[in-house]
Parts: sequence; structure tokens; C-alpha cells
Amino acid sequence: MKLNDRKIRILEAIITDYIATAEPIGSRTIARKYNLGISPATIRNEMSDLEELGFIEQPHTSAGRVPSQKGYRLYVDNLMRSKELSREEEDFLKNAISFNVNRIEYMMEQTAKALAMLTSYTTVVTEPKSKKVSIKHIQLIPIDENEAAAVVVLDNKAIKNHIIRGRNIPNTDELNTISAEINSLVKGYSIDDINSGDVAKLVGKYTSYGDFITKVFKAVISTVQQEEDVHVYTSGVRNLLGFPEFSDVAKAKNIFQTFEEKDMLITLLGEGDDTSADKIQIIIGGENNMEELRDCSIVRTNYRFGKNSVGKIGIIGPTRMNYSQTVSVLNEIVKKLDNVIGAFVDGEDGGYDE
Amino acid sequence: MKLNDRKIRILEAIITDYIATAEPIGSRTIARKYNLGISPATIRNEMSDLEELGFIEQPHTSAGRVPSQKGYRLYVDNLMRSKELSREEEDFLKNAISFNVNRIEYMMEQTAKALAMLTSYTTVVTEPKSKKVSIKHIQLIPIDENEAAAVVVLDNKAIKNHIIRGRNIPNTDELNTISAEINSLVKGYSIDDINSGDVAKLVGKYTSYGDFITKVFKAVISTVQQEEDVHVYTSGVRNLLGFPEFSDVAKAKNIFQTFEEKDMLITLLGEGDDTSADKIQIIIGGENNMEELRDCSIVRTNYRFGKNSVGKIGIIGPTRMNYSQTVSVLNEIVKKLDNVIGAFVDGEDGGYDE
DNA sequence: TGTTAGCACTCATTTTAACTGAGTGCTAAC
DNA sequence: GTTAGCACTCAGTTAAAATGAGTGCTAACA
Repeated sequence: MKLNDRKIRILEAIITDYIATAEPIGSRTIARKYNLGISPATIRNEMSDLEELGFIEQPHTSAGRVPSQKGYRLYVDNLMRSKELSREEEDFLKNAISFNVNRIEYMMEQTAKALAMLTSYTTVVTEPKSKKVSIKHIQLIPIDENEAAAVVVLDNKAIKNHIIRGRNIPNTDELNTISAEINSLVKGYSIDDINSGDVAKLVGKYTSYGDFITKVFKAVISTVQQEEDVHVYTSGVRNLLGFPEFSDVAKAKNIFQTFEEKDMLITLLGEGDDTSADKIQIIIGGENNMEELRDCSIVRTNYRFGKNSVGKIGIIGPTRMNYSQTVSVLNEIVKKLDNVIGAFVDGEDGGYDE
Repeated sequence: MKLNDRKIRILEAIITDYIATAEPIGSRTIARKYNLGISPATIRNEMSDLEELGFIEQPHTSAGRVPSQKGYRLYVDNLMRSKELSREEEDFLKNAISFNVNRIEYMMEQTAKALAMLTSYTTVVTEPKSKKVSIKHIQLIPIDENEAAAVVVLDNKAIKNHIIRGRNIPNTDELNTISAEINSLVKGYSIDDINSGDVAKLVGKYTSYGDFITKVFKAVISTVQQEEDVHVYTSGVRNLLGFPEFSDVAKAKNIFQTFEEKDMLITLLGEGDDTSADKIQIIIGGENNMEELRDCSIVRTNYRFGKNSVGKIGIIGPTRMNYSQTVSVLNEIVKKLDNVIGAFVDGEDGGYDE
């Protein structure tokens, strides 16, 4: 049996319609709504073939047909036409996100939110992370007689800090001196590279500060580890409640549970073909390995931040989600992020908001 | 008509039962389950009175009674006995939260999560904030030839940073010198207090760095403003889906929408009698001003962090939530937070987690 | 040989009606 | 003042019937 052009047109009609209505679609409806120039009976014959080929299925004998996973796959891989963003969508994106690389977290949060609003699906965004974080600069700064802060600049431009408390806090000048020494010791090193012999020497040199130096190193290590912990931003989880496929509260609850577990989300965003990780990937229904998300599809991609940092963006909707629009929107966002980051790398000012 | 002791006992039975079952309760059930020594008929008479007094109401003629808002109010204000936490609950709290003041955000996140798990309601926690933030210390640190970071320590012990980019970044020593000068200028000042005359003088002094100094001040101001923006942690939103009163998806969606809006949450936590803000407050059903949360009650309190900083914790559940347990748990958490902060203020080490 | 009209059949959904049972209010007797 | 008894109410459940969208098959048509 061949998948001729007419069959494909019918399949496309079924998928388009089902994406819009979430209702099984029958031969008569297709004949009426999409004038393919053939009668319902003919369509029925073709549908019967399409079912046998596995592209569509029937919820029960007397219902219309719905696309199968295989059907969606064919659709997104071959049939789907990429859509231009509308004027409104463009404008929305422009206004919703203040692309400000000085506040990455804020930007990621806004990105997640904007995507969720625009697509009315759920979005998940991870912060850009480099694989191995190394230390670019350390600076100790005074707070008061019992406290100092260790500020660590990492090579992915993240800046982290940690409070150090104790009874022997050096004064500002001393802190500067110590900072300089520590810097020459650890600059460019990752956590694993820090030579504990050198550290011991330094601790020995500043015995008058008690275990202050030790505490500093503890703080630095804790900081780097913290950085290696991935941040995840989610938005629009409630959007899914609007779709009839999740009107069963028990089902919805399961999905929500998944979204509250960070590790799950990270796994989710990590799925798919890694070799072409920067392209947009579409994971349909059961293709993901999570039982709870069997009725969901995921449109995801990586985005690059500078040379080594990679972040992930995923949009999660019902299997019958609007793939075409979703892909367009995601493409646009990634392009925008790239621009910002390009400007950033070129040393231009990203601008302060307000 | 007087609210005699017997009426109160009946009312208490109704509320207790309704909290547990979410089903209207009738006279016969009360007679059977709570042996008050009177017959259903008598209970019926008393219930009739209680209804007239406005403490209970009937969903429809042939249903049992449910507590009214007024009924709950009487209950939480006068009848409710405070409950000891069980051994398990104590243990859970102890293990779930690593009380580490060096990572306040993390601690708050864990607190929200632990409360949500323990109560199976939704929790909202805001970070401790002082009313007016003033600057304690500023330190500029080098990143590379085109970038430096401004690290600002605020008097609420928050440490914030901001990247500054430009073509004329001073070297490390110069940054230290400039840091010292800026410090003497702004130390102890709030944003509004910064004297622009002094700033101008400083800018004039370092003309060779272009607008670097200006950028620094811009960064500092932006940082303080950012700090004044309240962070909110939410957890357990999906818990509400488990309650029969929210099994209507449309209703649930409304509530979820509210929880995705930060401003709403802040308003919510700000409700209630401010004069006794550190006591636990209970806002029942429609007593809050949000239409969407008409079927929810809120148990909330402030917690103090050091002398001037205040954070808020709220637990949100259905109107028939288990007030007694919720209050106990909330009490315990606030006590625990107080202890940590006490230790912190005394200069002891809060400990690094790993 | 491909297309289509016609028809009997299927089955989820909707509609309707009867039944059930928890609960009430009232009255009269204890 | 308390309680047993009884008629009444009404949401919820169950069962049966009606509806209608959709199918597969067959036979006729172009």
C-alpha cells in the first residue's frame, strides 16, 4: 500500500483539525471542511488505509480518527510548514523580555514567562552553564568585625559570594593582600585543581587569623559546587489545565508533580538526540521516557551562551500541540538570546534596565 | 437564643468532622460518632438554632450541615486546641531543612518545600527584607580587560553584584583605591542619601577611566533596587489538586493563576491585622479580598531576621483546612528560624553544608 | 478500476425517568 | 426539655431509551 499524495493530504487534514479541536475527526467532516474534491466514502477508504499503515487510530469503533504518534512524527518531520511570527507575537516578545545580560537569572525568568504566555504551554529554561567551572578571581571584602565575604568570579561570568564568620577577621588592607595571594594561587583553576599543599602553605603564613584562611577555601569550594547546581525556571504550568486532555484532575496532578521536581525537568530537557543538540528537537508523546508525560510532547533546543556555556529551553504541551507555532517561537527566542550574547561578547553594553 | 455549652460541642463536632471528610454532616452521624449523650432529634433542634445563629449552613434542604465562615472563626478563635507536633513531624522538619544562613535563598526554598510536604497545603515564603536598605561596603573587582564587577554588601547582609563593561577598566590596584574612595563616600547611606555632588567630584577625579565611575554608580543603584524587589518562594501548589473542593478544573486553574502572580502572593501575605504582625493570623475564606481564593484560608505570620528584617510565611489550604496542625507547624518553623538567626547574630558559625 | 451512494451496524453520549437514602422539620408523647 | 415517629425533600445513582456521528461493506456508476 502506498502513501500517495491524497493520503498525505487527508492525514494533514486530520492532524490540523485535531490540533485545533482535540476531537476525533470523521470522513464527512473532512469532506465538508477541507475541499479535497472527493466524497466521504473515498476518504473513508483512504482513512482505513492510513489506519492500517499506523498513522491514525480510532478511539473506538464509532468514533472518528485521531493521529497516532507515528502520524505526528511524519507530520513534524515532513509535512509541517514553518510559520512566520505574526506582528503581535514579535511585538510581544520584544516587550516581554528585557534582554539584560547583567541579570541573567531575571532574563531567564522572563524568557520562561514570555514563552509560556505566547504559546500557552508550559516552558522550562535552564540557566547557561559551562561544563567545568574554573575560578577567575577571588576577592575578600569586609563586612564588620566578625564577618567578611568571599566573592568568587567564575569563568562563566557568574559571580557568587559567601559569608565568612569568625573572631579574627583581617582588616580591609589585609583582606586585599590575602585576596591577591589567593588569586595568584587559584586563578584559572577548577575546584579539582586546587593544590592543597599550596593552600596549607598559605594557611601557615597567616596563622594569626586563626582558621580564617581555611574558612575562605571552604567557602570557595562550596560556592563553586553551588554554581554547578543547575537552576531551572518554569512557567505556565497551569496553562496545561486549560486543555481538555488534562481535565482529569488525577492526570493533571501527576504532571504537576513532575514539574515540581527539578531533577525530572533537567532529565526532560536532556532527552533527545545529543549530536545535533543545537537544532530544535521534537519529542512526541511516549518518545520521552516519563510515564507521567506520556500525553505530552516536548519541543526543545539548546542555546549557547558565549563559547562554553550551554542552556536548554523546552516547551511542553499536549501531544496535539501546535508544533509549527511552537517551533517558530522557540527559533525566534534563541535567535534573540544569541544576539544579546553576541553583543555581550563584543564588549558592548547590555544596558541597565532603569 | 444562647450559645450554650451543648451547642458549642455540637458545632465543634461538625467542624472537626467536616475538616476530616469534606462532607456535610447530619444529626444522626453526630449522634453516632460523637457520643454527646443526646439523640439525633435533639441534635437537630440544636443544629437548627446554630444555623439561625449563622455558625453553620445547609448546602441544600436534604443535606447535612457545613460550618460557615462565622463558624470557623469561632472555632479558631475560641475552640481550637493547639496540638503538639508528633515525633515524626519534628524529625521531618529537622531533616528537611538545612538551616544555613549563608545561603538564605536555599534555606527559604527548603522551608517552603518542607512546610508544603508536612501540611499538604500550599506555602508561600518571602525572603527577609529590611524596610530601607543601606550600603555597608562596596568593592570593585576585576574580571578581564573589558569587565569588572561591583559587589555591594548591604546592611541586611545581602551581597549583590553587577557586571560593568567598558573599554577603560582600571587595574586591580586602582580598583582597590577607587573602592576605598567610594566606600568612604557612601558607607551607611541608602540610595536616596547618596550625594550627587560628591559623586560628580569623584567622576571628575578619575576622568581617565571615561564613564567607568558613572557606570559603577548606576550599577550600585540598580543593585539596591533589585534587592528591594521581594523574592517569593512557593511550594506545593499542586497539593491543592488533591482536595475535593478543587476537583473542578476551572476553579483550580483560577487559583493556580493567582499563585503564578508574584504580586498577588505578596498582597496575600500582607493581609490581615498588621499591628500584631508577628503573631500567627488566620484569614478564613472570603475574609481575604481575592475573589479567586474565596474557598481558601490562609494561616500566616511574619518572622524576624535580625533586628530590622522581616519575612513572611503563609500556608494556604481549603477553608476546611486543619487549622490546628497548621498553626503548630508554622509555630515550630518560626521558632527554628529564630534560633538559627539568633546563632547567626551571636557570631557563631552557621555551618557549611558539605 | 477508481469513485461514490446507500444502508445496516456500532457505540459513546445525552436524555429521561425511577429509585435510593441521608437528612430535615414538625408533632405528639414521654 | 427530650425523644420517637413520620412525612417530606432532594442530590445522587442507576437503568433504560434515544440520539447521532461515524464506520465498513456492497453494489452501482463513470
